[in-house]
Amino acid sequence: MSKKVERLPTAAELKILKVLWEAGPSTVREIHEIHKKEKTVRYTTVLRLLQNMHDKNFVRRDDSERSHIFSANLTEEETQTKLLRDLAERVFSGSTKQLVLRALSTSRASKAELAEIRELLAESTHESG
Amino acid sequence: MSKKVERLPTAAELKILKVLWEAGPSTVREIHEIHKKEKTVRYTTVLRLLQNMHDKNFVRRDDSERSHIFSANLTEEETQTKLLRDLAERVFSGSTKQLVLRALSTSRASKAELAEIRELLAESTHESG
DNA sequence: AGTATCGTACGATGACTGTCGTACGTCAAG
DNA sequence: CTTGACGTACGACAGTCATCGTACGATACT
Repeated sequence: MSKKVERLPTAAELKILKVLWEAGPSTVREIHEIHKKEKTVRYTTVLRLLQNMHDKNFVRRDDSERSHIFSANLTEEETQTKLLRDLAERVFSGSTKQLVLRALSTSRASKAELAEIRELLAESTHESG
Repeated sequence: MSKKVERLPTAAELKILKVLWEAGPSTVREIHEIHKKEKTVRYTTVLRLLQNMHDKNFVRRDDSERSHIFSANLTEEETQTKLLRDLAERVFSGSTKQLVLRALSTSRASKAELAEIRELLAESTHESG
């Protein structure tokens, strides 16, 4: 019973993961320094979040030195995908298509952005056979 | 200070809302009957969720009869949009475009689905000035 | 009228989140 | 060696969620 359900990072955890994705393996102090610019929390709060994420296997830790080095155990893409699937499941009856349609219909995306999306879509249409 | 933060429906609340969106205004008993097919919970749990959602203004209630009639105060589209924006904010730095690209790049959407998306995208491109 | 059924209100509980503060060990500088 | 700065562990706590059970009023059946 080590992993019952597939857990997803919480809001606060995501903010920490973001730092790790950008900065790469870091000490708690380093993470805290960067994180502080976005939101003010105590050092031990960041530490706690990292400990929790370690329990959940979201981060790895290298404790060979006194100041442990934490690194993300999930890629950003992977995490985005998981969270998208979760949302699709919960709110779009599992349909990614519906999710995309809704996102497009309400997005204030620029023409350039839409073009970019259309382009990727064209490729995707040809590739996936 | 009635509404501090914009609240979003939780997972359990969404399941109830889904029933309301499909079935329209209903009594707790009716909602419970339908909801039961998906997940087994006690009648009072459904009632509790509806009471909480009423406090949060997610549902309206007509208590003119003994059995109160609940109805959704948010449309499904509205809710989908809000949750998408929330996810975009939390995980895609606010970029709906990035969200869509990610969703497309990992979706196992069929050709027909992709075509449909592309179509809507073409319209959208022309419409939005 | 008396009782069983249906309905709502609401307290209690356990899990999880996010946040701190304190305890306590280590390491370097005086 | 002593002490102060730094590091991790961890208990505490308040808020939210999801779930029940119990209390109690209203309705309907006999």
